[in-house]
Amino acid sequence: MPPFSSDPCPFRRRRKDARPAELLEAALALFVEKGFAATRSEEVARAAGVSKGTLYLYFPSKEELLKAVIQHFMGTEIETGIQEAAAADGPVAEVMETLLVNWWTRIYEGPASGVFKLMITEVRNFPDIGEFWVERVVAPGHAIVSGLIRRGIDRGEFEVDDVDSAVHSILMPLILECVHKHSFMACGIGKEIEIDPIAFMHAHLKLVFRGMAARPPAPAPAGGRKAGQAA
Amino acid sequence: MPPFSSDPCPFRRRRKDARPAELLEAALALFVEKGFAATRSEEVARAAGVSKGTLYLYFPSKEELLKAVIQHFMGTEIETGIQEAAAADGPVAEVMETLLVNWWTRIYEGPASGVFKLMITEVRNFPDIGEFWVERVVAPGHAIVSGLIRRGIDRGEFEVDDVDSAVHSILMPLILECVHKHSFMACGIGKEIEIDPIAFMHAHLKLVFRGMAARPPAPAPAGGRKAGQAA
Amino acid sequence: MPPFSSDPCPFRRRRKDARPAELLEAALALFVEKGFAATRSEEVARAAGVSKGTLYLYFPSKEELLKAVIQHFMGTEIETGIQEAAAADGPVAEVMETLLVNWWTRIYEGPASGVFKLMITEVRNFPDIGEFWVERVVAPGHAIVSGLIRRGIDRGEFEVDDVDSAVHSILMPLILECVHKHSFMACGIGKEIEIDPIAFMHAHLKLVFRGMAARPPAPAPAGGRKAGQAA
Amino acid sequence: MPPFSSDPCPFRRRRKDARPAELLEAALALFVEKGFAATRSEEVARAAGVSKGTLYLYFPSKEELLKAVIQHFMGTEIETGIQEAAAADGPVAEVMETLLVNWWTRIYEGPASGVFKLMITEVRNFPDIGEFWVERVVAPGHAIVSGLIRRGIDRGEFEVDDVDSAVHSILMPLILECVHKHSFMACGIGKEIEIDPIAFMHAHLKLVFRGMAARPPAPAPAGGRKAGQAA
DNA sequence: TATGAATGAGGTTTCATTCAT
DNA sequence: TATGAATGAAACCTCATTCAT
Repeated sequence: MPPFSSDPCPFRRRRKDARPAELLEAALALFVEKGFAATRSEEVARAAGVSKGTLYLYFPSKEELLKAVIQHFMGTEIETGIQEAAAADGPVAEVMETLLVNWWTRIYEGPASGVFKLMITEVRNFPDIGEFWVERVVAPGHAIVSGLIRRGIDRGEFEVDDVDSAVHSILMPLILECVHKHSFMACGIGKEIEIDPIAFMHAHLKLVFRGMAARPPAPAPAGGRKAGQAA
Repeated sequence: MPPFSSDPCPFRRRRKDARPAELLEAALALFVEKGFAATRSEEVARAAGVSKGTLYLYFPSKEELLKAVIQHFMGTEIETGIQEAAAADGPVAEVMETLLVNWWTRIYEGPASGVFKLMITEVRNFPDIGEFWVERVVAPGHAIVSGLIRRGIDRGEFEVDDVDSAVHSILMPLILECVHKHSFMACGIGKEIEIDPIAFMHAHLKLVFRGMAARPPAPAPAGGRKAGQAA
Repeated sequence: MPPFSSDPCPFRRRRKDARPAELLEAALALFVEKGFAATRSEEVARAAGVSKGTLYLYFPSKEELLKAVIQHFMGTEIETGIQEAAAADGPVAEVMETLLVNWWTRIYEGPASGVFKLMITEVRNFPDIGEFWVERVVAPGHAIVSGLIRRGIDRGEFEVDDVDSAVHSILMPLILECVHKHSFMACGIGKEIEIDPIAFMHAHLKLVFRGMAARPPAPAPAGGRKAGQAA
Repeated sequence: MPPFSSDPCPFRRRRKDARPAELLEAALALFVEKGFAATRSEEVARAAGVSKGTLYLYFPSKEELLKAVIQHFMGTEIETGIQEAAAADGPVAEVMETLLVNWWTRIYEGPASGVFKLMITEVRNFPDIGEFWVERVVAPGHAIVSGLIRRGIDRGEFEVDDVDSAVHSILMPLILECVHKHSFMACGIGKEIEIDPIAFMHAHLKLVFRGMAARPPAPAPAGGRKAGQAA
């Protein structure tokens, strides 16, 4: 019992506290890069600057590490999205544009983008992490966007046949951009047809909003049928 | 060399000829389901109804099997798409609608849909198969659609700011549907927000074509309503 | 029962009769080159111009093939040596020189040289083939040479302390030359210190015979001690 | 990196340091006994008292283990021979006798004797280890002996037609004795004609030295007896 | 008699996990 | 708390042998 041993080694203490997060980051990066099965647990440990054994002090198995990774990097961005969506006001298309651009730029640039790929590659091997993901990320995200679309319809700004389909039309390219970032783009393949993800996001939203936009009330062309769109 | 036997064993010969395709099908299914690294080569063999050793009579290693799978299931659907696109005539939106619905339904329902997932999960481990994929599938597919869009612009049917972005807006949801089929949908997760892929395809194309449709020449800006939407 | 079917196919019949010998030759060459364990039975078959299955029509297993190889290539040269040794007459050193040069040249150049290496590499894995070898090759060979040395001693031509050691001094370099031919020399290693095997055989025998030669009866140099050699 | 532990685990450290040598010894014994291809890597591990996996902590593959074995057990005895040869003085036959007996007894009794057999059995499969062996063992050994013979010639003690051949006559039986120790002798075959290796070494050297010894200047060709032997 | 497709035991190698220090 | 040597189950792959043709 030495008098000053209440915090025997502040340096190591700080390391210790940071360890789980460091390991989770390293694990995310490697699982996204190589896939869960092809990543050796020692690689994760080394990437986090610790030894094999230390990993097992924090996570009881490689599979539990995967689940911890998913949970750790999952919900954060979605929640901020929900709050922003609720807080915003004004013309819905503008609100959505602002919201989606901010929100998705953060997602695309942060670790969450990797989780999209990880979920796709690993759900069938670990279905329970999928349940969690849908409940905590996919469903809320879908709800935010469909809520906004419905608000636009109510306000007469949008004309949309099938709101759920429209949500998919809006979000799926954004999701696939995230996946793309961690697959083809990460190994420099397909540069010929690659486009800047942020520029694409703007162009995509513009196109989709134009597709959802309410038409002017058909100024007066005799027969009352609206001019509609082609297909 | 027995002197008089041009076809020494027709039965075995027929099995031998069929084996590679059987193995490739089994391999595709398992690689898509579990990922390359998590699939044991004996599983592939058993799924094809042969023993471990037989697999190695036809493919020198598990990695070569993967490459053969990609090559085998890759380009076929794209080529039919190209021909149909060239042959079709009429209003571009209708042509595209017909083409994409037929083409993508075949892709979605056939083995090619799995290859999309497989490519995403494995490119970073086997970059050379990615090169091939982009060159033989992604680039031609992109070219078909951008060609049609440009034809629509030339004919005055479409107004599109950025053709390449529009191609992505059109195709990415279709691709992600394929991936989805083999990830979440395959393990019955996320049913709440799942939508019928064919119905979605129609709704998606309708929305996007509406977003690309040329506007009537603005009959006369009488009333102060703003015609378009913000972004 | 067609009238002329007693020998239905003279060509194949001839092939069939030659098969075992062809297989044994191919097997010897490969076993000597790579060792028994490292030689695949299909390699033997292919080298003999037949298929894997055919090998098993003539030899029930790879191990039996090895035993057959030993037996086939073993004793022949020894027997001719014995006959020549018995038939020869004249000064023993001359007889031995002639005998050994002829005999060993045939052995060195023929397949028997390989069997020396094969025995060395495989006895410990297949001791029973060793018994056979010693009884049929080593012991008779030793007996021929020791018989000749003893004849030389009896005739006053040789002075030899230990006949068995002298046999080893004579034969071991010849044996090792055979082994060398199939190890280092076969892969072109050690050319710097390599010597022509036939030239070496002559030089070696000359040196050894000089070492065994009877000394003249010490002409008369006062004190009866003979000048002798050092060691 | 724990801050204050320069030698974190002395016990394990000591085992780790000893492991490679233990594994190399076990590997040499087994490779010499059964041949490289017929030895299972697990056998090597078990013989060294560790598990299969541990072997691969120290050597990346079975083939690398073989190379390490060769390098580890190769050159040591040769170097002591060189030094002793340089240091010795006196009548060359005596010097050589002493040197060769001491030197070769150590070689015969030590692990180097096994390496002779190993080289013979494996050069053709791994030619690069042969280069090393010739350069580091065969050539220096040859040089020691030929140097001594030349010294004997210079001093008028020896008369030798072909020095290189004489080196072979001297060394080849010694080498073959080493090989013999690990082939026939090790499985108790051929006892009838087996001789004590040390006794043989003495007898062999005596015979060869007698064959190389300078003749007295032919005191006076008085009596008609012919002095030498034919060949 | 000859073939070569097929098998599966067995070999080499990897890697998640444990545990003594 | 941290290490890394050690383990052994399990993966990939080979090859002796069989057998339908």
